[in-house]
Amino acid sequence: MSKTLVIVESPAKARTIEKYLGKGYMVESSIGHIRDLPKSAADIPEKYKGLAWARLGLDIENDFQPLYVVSPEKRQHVAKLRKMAAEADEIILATDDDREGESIAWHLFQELKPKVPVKRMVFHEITKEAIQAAIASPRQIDTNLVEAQEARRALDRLYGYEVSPVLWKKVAPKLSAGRVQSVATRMLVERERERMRFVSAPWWDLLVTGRTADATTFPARLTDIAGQKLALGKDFDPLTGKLKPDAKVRILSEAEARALADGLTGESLTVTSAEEKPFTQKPYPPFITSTLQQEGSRKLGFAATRTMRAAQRLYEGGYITYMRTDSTNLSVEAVTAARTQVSGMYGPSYLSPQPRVYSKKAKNAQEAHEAIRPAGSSFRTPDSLKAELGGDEWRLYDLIWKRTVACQMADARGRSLRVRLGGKALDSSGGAGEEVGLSASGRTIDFPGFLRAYVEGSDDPSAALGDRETPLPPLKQGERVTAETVKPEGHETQPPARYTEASLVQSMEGAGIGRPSTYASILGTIQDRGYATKKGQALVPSWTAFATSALLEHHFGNLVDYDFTAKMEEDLDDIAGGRAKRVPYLQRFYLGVNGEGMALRPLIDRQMGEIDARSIATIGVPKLEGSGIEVRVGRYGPYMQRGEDKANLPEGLAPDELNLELAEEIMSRPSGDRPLGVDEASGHPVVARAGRYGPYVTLGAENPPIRTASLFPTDDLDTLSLERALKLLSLPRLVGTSEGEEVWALNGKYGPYLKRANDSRSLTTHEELFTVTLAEAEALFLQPRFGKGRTPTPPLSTYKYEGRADIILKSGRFGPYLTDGERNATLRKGESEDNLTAERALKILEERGKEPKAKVGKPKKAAAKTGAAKKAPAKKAPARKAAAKSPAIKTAAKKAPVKAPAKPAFTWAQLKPHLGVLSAQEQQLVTATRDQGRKMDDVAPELGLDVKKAKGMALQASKKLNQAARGE
DNA sequence: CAGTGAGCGAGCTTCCGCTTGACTT
Repeated sequence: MSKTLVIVESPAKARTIEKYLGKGYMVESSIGHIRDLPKSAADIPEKYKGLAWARLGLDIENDFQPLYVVSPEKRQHVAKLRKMAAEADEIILATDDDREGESIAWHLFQELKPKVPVKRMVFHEITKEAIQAAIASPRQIDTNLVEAQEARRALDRLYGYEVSPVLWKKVAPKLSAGRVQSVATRMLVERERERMRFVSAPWWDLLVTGRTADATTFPARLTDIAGQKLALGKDFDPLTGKLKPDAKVRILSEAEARALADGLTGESLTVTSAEEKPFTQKPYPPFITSTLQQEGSRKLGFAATRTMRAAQRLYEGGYITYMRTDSTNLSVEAVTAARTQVSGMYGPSYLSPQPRVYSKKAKNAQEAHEAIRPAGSSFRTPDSLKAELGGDEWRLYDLIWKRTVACQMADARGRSLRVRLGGKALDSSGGAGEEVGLSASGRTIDFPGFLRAYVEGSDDPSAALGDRETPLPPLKQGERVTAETVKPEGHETQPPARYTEASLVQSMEGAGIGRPSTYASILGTIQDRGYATKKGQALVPSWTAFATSALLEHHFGNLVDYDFTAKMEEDLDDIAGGRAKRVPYLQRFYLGVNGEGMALRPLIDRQMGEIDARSIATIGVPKLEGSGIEVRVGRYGPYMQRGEDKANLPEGLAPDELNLELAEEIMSRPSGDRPLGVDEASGHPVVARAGRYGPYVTLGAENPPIRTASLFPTDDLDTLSLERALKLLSLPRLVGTSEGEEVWALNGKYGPYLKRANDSRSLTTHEELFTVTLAEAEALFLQPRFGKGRTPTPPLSTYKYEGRADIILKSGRFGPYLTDGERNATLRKGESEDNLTAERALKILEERGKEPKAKVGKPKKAAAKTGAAKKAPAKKAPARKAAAKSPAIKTAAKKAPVKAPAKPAFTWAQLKPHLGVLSAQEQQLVTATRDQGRKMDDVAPELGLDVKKAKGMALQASKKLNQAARGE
């Protein structure tokens, strides 16, 4: 019997359609994309390693030829598919009917290299009819569509992998930029900027309780005084808190409001107009991914990932249709099922007369699937599933069921009533005062229709239905009522609300950026990179997000334009339609053609010189303007600076919460210093502080202090006494004079040491700083520099050659490396001493060997210090690649705050016995992270530490531990 | 983000879209 292999994208889908296809068909899934551009160096095949373009995975000079690799986690699965393909007589590629689906089909074709006929088939609904129809009308792979996908993929790679490094150099390492995330981040930042500029304004109005002749009461609100409209929130300028210039309105002060309220209480009002209008309301369209996430958030309080996780389980269990979709379309099967259920459960009068069709496309929708709905040709009611579904899943299913059913229900019908009233308030002397106008509105629902099943944003439709009604007595024009009570109410204008996950997804969808499958992960990326944190439901952008966004807006404005993706989609449509080609499109984007197009690469090259990292790191805060206080993001987090004064911004402070008053207060805070007392000898204060390089003490109130001293590893910042502090501050100690030079004992970066002229020797313990005698010191200086058994880095292996210098394998800070004295090369994964031969060592060194960095070109202080001690390189580094790369490496190397110990790393078991050398806090930190394996982000707050500080402290601690373990 | 001497070589970070396990506690 002949066998046909059908490949779809999702395993759950494979299971379902296998049932519909029956014998003769094997159905398997690709589990999404099977190949992609290499993500990092580890993914690059040996053959391409070292090529300049391999990092991008796109051979720029060769028509942007992509380098595709099977992702490591997919290798096994692809092997399985290949095996199945070999056993089949025919293959049908039934991936989704959109750009990505077409591409997956093409990649499958490329990778499986089938020797049997291959067809392409598509279906948009997983129903028996749809699948059989699809089988009956196969087609071929649409290569134009595949080209469009490749263009999309290449553009995203070029954008992400070329712009991110700009951020590493100019803002902070490990940041990222991308077509979607950078625009989403910009949205957050712009909203926060509005909030930061926002100036609130107070305004008052009156809430009147009217009473009719038959004693029914209703609420009404003051709208105008003496024929002039009363100012409302919308009449104020959010930037100044003052009335907008064109607003011809009257502002009521609190005093006026109170006086007016007194004058109006008990007075008679006349109904000047009463208007009743019927209204109808249509049900909302069925769920798509974005609206499901929004309602999951609003009604269930789920984060986007939680909604998607529950939806995934429902889908896999066969309870709902596919959950990553941008189409509101329902299959005939679904419409029938919904209508049957409406008639049965609510009665025929609740059914919409005609089946409703929702076809409005979301921007850039690809519509490869149905809307999200209960699965099958008859929906299972939520009640019937209570026993078999988990909590989250059931609640989400209930939501999906209601929304789907509601969309085939009748419109809600009702009447809205708008009433205007007029009257006169008495003035303070009891005479006739100003004329006032009021208005009241009501809403009555005559027939709830779909609202019976589903009210948007509410968890309980029947309760919410009540909220939607605001009854008003049937008032007639000319009727007189009494202002029974009059209450002055004060209001303040409110800044625009922050985005939530749900509203950001909504805005992203509106701008056409991101796809149903990526909304949740983009939210994750923005938070993982530190661009935003969640505060309740709100997404609060970080100061880093401000710096990043400012850089992109000022220097790469077109890339973060809200229309960038929309324009890209148009171009991709042209490619898909055969009206344009991928290569010229990418050339315009990346290289520029005749001065046209984005020309990203030349733009980056230009901007790298233009962008001033310091000014990018400085964030404009409108409310601090003129104060001299600047906010900056530094390597250790955000801080404020005014002249020499600096202060960290507290973690968790939202940008819009920083005002002048708070800024001044933070600047004047003692920043957690602990005064220990006064040095009686000098009269100067002694303060214990926690610094970047660990705990230390200072003498003197000046900035900088008269003297500073690090605590010893055995000292604890919290219990340090004044006496001990003074002892520490007594360092460095003059030990004596030897060979005509002074011998000093100092506590340095690498621990305690002795210094005589230009020579130095390490001491074994810190306490020796106080006890070492001149004789002991002289004995030490007689020994060679690094003491016995501490010869620097003995060679692990030596490889000998004829006619060339030996190559030796050494163990270094970054692991084993090869060197011949001229060039060095670090070993990579899979290369080790065991499998190295002389031949291979030579090859590695020739391919990757680099001349050690010269310190000459180094900027500023480092160069001055080392002076001419290091030999200058004869020539500039050779390859163009190396030249382009070196500035980055230099910056990174210069910035690396901590030098790791040279010796091979100890295991935790070896380090643990030395915990005693750490302070109590360091011990807690290290034990929690290394012993209990907990995350720094969780542990730091518990210890009352800033995460970044804690990381610094952990590094310091680990240095001390290693030092102790080595017996130093 | 204080201030201090040595040895001693980087390589990686990053994008957007498709899709699920595989691990452990």
